Parts: sequence; C-alpha cells; structure tokens
Amino acid sequence: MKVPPAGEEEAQFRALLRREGLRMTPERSVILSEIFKIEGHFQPDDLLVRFRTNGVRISRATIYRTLDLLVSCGLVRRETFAGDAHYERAHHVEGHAHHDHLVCTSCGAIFEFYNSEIERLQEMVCREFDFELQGHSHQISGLCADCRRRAAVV
Amino acid sequence: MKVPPAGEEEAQFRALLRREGLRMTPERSVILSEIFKIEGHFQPDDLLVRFRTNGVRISRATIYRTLDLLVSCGLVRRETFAGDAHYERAHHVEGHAHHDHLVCTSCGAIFEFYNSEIERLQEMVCREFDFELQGHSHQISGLCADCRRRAAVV
DNA sequence: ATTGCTATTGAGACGCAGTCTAGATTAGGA
DNA sequence: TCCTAATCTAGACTGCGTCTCAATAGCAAT
Repeated sequence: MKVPPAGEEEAQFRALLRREGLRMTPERSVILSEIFKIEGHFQPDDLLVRFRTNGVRISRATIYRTLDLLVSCGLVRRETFAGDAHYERAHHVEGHAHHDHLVCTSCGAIFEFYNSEIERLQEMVCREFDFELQGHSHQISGLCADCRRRAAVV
Repeated sequence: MKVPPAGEEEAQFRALLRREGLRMTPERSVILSEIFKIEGHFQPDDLLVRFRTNGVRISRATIYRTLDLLVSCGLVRRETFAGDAHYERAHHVEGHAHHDHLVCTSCGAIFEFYNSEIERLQEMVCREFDFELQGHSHQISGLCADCRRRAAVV
C-alpha cells in the first residue's frame, strides 16, 4: 500500500502509538492524513466513501478502530449530533482547542462557539453535585441566519 | 383492550389530539399512563419490556409513533445520551420544566441541573451568531460522588 | 536479513435502534 | 349503525457500529 508523506500530525500519532506499544500501519497513516485534509466535521462513512472513490481499500472496522485511537490520543474530537457520531480534527489553527456547536435544524450547518463563562459555570455546577467533570457536550439547535432569511422570503 | 383510568395528562393529550384531528386510542392511552408512572428517564424499549411483562401487547412501531406525538405535544422530552434516545416526562413537579443533565460515565446515573446564567449566556451566543435559538442539548459527563468514592477505595 | 511474537487487518456476520410496509382493525362523526 | 380515514400489528428492512477469526505484517531481538 502506498504510504502518503508523513506530516507533523503523523509524527505525533506515531509517537503516541509507540508510547502505548501499538504499531503504525499504512492504513492508520492513510486514515490520519485523509482526516487532516478535511475541514470541519465528518462521519466515519465519509472516510469510507472517500477511500472507495480513490481506490483505497480500507475496511469499515479499521476506520472505526483508528478513529477510536485518534480520539483517545487526543488528535481527533468526537461529537454526537442527533444520535450520529461526527468527528473533527482536535486542534484548530487558532484559538481554543475546545469549542461547542450551534447546529442549524434546517440546513444542518454547524458553527463553533466558545464561551469561557459557560465553561466556568459548568465547573461550578459540578462542584455543587460533587461531580468530577470529565467532559461535556453542548449543542444549541436553531435556525442559522441564512435559513432565517430564506424562511422570511417564503 | 383494557383502558386505564384517565389522568390529568390524558385529558391534556386528548385535547391536543383532537386539536390536531388525531384520535385517542387505547394504545396511546396505555403508553401515556405507563410513561407517567416512570420517574426519570426511560428508553422506548423499556416501555416495550414493561408491556411485555405485563401482558400488554403494543408494537414497537406504535410506541415510537406515540412518543413522537407526545414530544410534539410537549408532554414528553427527548434527550440523546451517547447516541441513544432517552425520554422523560416534560413537566416536573416543582421548579423548572427545563433542565440539563450530568451523566456519570461509570454507573450511568443521571442528575438534573438548571443554571439560569448558562441559559442566558446561550441566548447571548445565539445573538452573536445571528442564530435563532430553538433548543439545546447540554450534557456534562464525569464521575458521580458515589463512583468517585468507590474508585478511591479500590 | 531472519525469526517470532503479537498487533492488526478485512470480510462479513451480527446486534441494536429505529423506520417502513401492507393488510387488518377501529375510532368516531354522520 | 355505517363509513372511512386513521391507526394498529408483525415483521422486513435500514443504517450505524461492533465482533469474530483466519490471514497478514510491524518491529524488536537475534
């Protein structure tokens, strides 16, 4: 199998694999580099389709397994929108690694937001409940500006 | 089919059905009253199991359809935890109809919280994005007090 | 380079939640 | 009571994700 040129992320992935006693394989390399070509969110089957159309043959099981690895390595974030798993690159170019989402119920567009005050309040809520915060999932659903305009015209 | 005694909620459901030109059926009545016996969250198949063990025969399809109706009527809330749909009675006895959730990743316990400041900040975020807020889903995951204690002992 | 241990892979079976279908049944107004 | 559209059930189906297991292949030691 052809192995694409290794990027910075691959080096990072490789290091993490080694640290865990796991192996780098062509499949993992291909999957990683494909993910880092994608801007925004994607679903596992998007990868499958991309590979199929490029003639790359990687099984669904391997994609899911590799995504799990990348998530646990922190290179990729997992998010659940309305019951479907979506993934995205973990580190965005600028600003916060972490953010939450606005999801348009009409067109499906996804916007990212970050509000440090909300983050702080969440920690406070956890303290109230004697709860150890591990993570959170916060999605606001509604109509995006475009869809609102479109609806207003009609 | 036996029809259970109608409660206040059934009257409300019946009124809403009529308003929409829909019909009250024994199945819908049974499903509603079963739901209102349940404290906290449940999944569609929980209802199926309850009915099976009580000798009540209502199909999965009917349960799903009725839940949809109850959600659109506002009598029941739908929530997605880790990709699985959960439902709960919409109107809690006291306090806010609305709340969000803390989910323990170890034992699955669910706690409810409400923070008006977070709600307010969400609205602010929406204004920033010129986004019309319709709803939101906010789950904090982590370890509950019990599981923390249990982990500390081990 | 070779070897051996074992992680990894692919193909497809499987599981589960949820949806759809088609024919039988029934609520509820006239 | 009659009529008709709404509703019901059983079970097939879909889609996402997981599991199995025999075959393959990293990679560390030799």
